[in-house]
Amino acid sequence: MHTVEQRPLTPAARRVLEVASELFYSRGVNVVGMELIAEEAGVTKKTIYDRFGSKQRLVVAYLRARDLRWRDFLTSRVEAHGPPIDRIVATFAALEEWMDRENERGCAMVNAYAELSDPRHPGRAVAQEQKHWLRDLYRTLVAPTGAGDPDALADTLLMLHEGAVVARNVTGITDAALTAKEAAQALLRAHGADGPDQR
Amino acid sequence: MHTVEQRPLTPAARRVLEVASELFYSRGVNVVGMELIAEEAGVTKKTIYDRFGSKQRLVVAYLRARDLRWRDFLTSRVEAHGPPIDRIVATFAALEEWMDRENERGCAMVNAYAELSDPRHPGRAVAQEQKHWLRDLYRTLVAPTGAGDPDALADTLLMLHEGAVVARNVTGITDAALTAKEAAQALLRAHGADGPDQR
DNA sequence: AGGTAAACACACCGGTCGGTATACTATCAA
DNA sequence: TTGATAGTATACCGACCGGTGTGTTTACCT
Repeated sequence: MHTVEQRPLTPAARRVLEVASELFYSRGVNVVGMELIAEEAGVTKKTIYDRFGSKQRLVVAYLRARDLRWRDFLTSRVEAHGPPIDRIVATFAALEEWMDRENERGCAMVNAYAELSDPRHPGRAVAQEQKHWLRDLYRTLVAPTGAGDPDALADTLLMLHEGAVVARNVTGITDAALTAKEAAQALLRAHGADGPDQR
Repeated sequence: MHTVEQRPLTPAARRVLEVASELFYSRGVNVVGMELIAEEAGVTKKTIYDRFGSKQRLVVAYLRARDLRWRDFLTSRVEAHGPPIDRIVATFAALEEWMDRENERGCAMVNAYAELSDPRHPGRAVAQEQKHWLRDLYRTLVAPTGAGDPDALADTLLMLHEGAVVARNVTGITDAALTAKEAAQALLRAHGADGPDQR
C-alpha cells in the first residue's frame, strides 16, 4: 500500500517530492516523466509508486505543498501589519518578494490549471481552492476599510494580483508587482477606504 | 517540401489547422497528438507533415492564427469609438464579449506559455508578442487622455485585463471583465484622465 | 497527352509514457 | 527471533509519441 495521506513522508519520499516539485514547476507537469524524477531523486520508480501511488497523486502532492508554502508566506506578511489598508498593500509587497525569489515561471497553480485540461484531474481543484482562498482573503481585508462596493474591490485586487504575475512572467514587466501595488492604493482611495495612511 | 509560409492553405491544410486549433486550445498543446488531429480532420498524418513540417510549426500556426483573430476583433471594437477613454473602456467590453464566446479555457497564449517550457520553442515568442502588442495598445490609448503617469497606468490596465481572464477561468468569477471595466474607469479618473464622460 | 500538386493508404521507425512484477537487502521494534 | 517497513535493482508491459518511407489515386493545368 502507499501513503498519500498526511503520514510523515519517509526520507526517500521527501526527496522525491522535492525533486518532483522543482521539475514540475520549471518544466511543466505533463512534460516531466516519472523515470526522470526517480533518477534525479536517486530512487527507483518502485519507491515512488509505493509512496505516492500514481503520477496524478504526486502532482496533487506537489501542488498542495506549494500552495501551503505560498499561503503561509502571504499570511505571515499580512499579519505583520495592523491597519487594514497596510495589510492589503502588504499582499502586493509580498507578491513582489515571492516573484523575485521563486516565481521564475509564473504561478504554479495557473500553469497546472492550463496543463491539466481533464476536468476530473484533482489537481485542478487545488488550483481553484488557492484562488478562492485568495479572493476570500481580499474580502476579509477589504471589509474593515469601509470601502464602497467591497466585493467588487476585492475582486479587482485579486485581478491586479493575478495580472501582475502574468504580466511579469510573459511580458517581462519586472516591476509589475510594484505597479500593481500603487494601483491598489489608488483604488482604495477611490473606493473611499479610510485608514491611518489617509489624510 | 512543406508549406509553412503564408502561401494560401490547401483545403486539407485548412481543415487540419481548424481541428488542431480546437483541440490544442481545449485540451492543451502537449496532450494532443498528431494522430488524433489527423483522424479528426479526416486526413492522414502524412498530409499534415507535408503541409506543416512538424508539430512545433503546427503549434506556431495555431497560435499565430488565434492571435490574429483576437487582434482583429479587439482592434475593430476599439476603433468603433472615438474618445480615448471610451476606447479604453471598449477593450474591457470586448474582452467580456470574447470570453463569453470563445474563452472557455482562458487565454490561449498564457496557456501555451505554461505548456511550452522549453525557451527555444518558437510558440513562446508568439505569446510574448501578443502581450507586448496589448501593452503598446494600452500605451497608445492612454497617451491622449492626458492621464498622469501614463506608462504605469497602461501597465495597470494590462494587468487588470490579464487578471480578469485568469480570475474568470480558474476562480469562476463570471463578471470579471465587468468588474475590471469599472476598475479601469475608476483608475482613469484617479489619474486625472479627461474625457467626454468626465464632469 | 503529359505533368504536377495534393491528397490518399499503410506500414514502419526508435523512443518514451505510466505503471507493474519479481526478487533481494537493511533496519528496527515487538 | 521474527516480521514488518522501506528501500534497492532490473526486467517488463501495452500504449502512444513524433516522424518517415513507399507507393497510389485524383484532379487540374498546360
